[in-house]
Amino acid sequence: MLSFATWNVNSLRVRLAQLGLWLGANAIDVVALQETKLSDEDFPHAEIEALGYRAVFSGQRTYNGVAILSRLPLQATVAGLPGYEDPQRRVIATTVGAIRLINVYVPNGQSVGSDKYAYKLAWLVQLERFLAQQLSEHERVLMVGDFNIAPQDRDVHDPASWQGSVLVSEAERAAFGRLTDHGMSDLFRRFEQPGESFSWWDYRQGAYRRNRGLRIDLMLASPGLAPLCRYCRIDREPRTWERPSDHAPCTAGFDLSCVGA
DNA sequence: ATGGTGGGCAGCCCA
Repeated sequence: MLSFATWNVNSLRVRLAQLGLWLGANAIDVVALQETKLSDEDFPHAEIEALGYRAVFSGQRTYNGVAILSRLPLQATVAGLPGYEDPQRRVIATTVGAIRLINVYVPNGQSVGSDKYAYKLAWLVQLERFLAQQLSEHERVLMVGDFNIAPQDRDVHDPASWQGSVLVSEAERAAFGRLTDHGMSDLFRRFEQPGESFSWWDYRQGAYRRNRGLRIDLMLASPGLAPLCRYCRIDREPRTWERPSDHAPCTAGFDLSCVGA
């Protein structure tokens, strides 16, 4: 079984110790991180190596930043969306054995109708283009990350109050639908899950304690990979720790014995 | 109640 995870750590520097604890306790082979908020010069190579992982990353100071940590060798790493100039570091893709992994930090969008919302929708068009290209080259594609979109109302603690808001708006869900139209399967929904399962809770007003969250951290697999998935779950435990990220990690395991990996 | 909390970097920006 090969285990993958995705986690928006909201500052890798602040969350490094928690990440180490969590990786060690959960036997994670590959983890995709978002919001590392570190320039590449400041990436904590030594600390990550000491945890037993190698890393590829595309970072910037203060905002955004993505990384992939792996116990296995990585090949053919690409940062960004080819053909789309974007100073914001939000995508890194690499090959781990038999799987093409795409790690994304989708723009938040701020509010419906804002400039950032327009950027989010334009960015998602470019992501779809990249996904289509990757699917044409790779049979087993795993796209994970912070999508900043709750796919369905059951991924929202109070759909009525969120109706039409950023993270759930029709245009965002339509853009997400154009990803799943390529056959990408939301792995979490392939399995029986507890009700009210979310992956992000605002820091404010005791949102976590009241489970007022959204499920926006997702793991999507191509038709050649999804049937090999044996579990997918959200681990809330790190969200209960002192000084947590506002996101919980999500993990999935794959049985790749049939592809000789 | 257009607030509230947290991260980063220097009085705000972003989530």
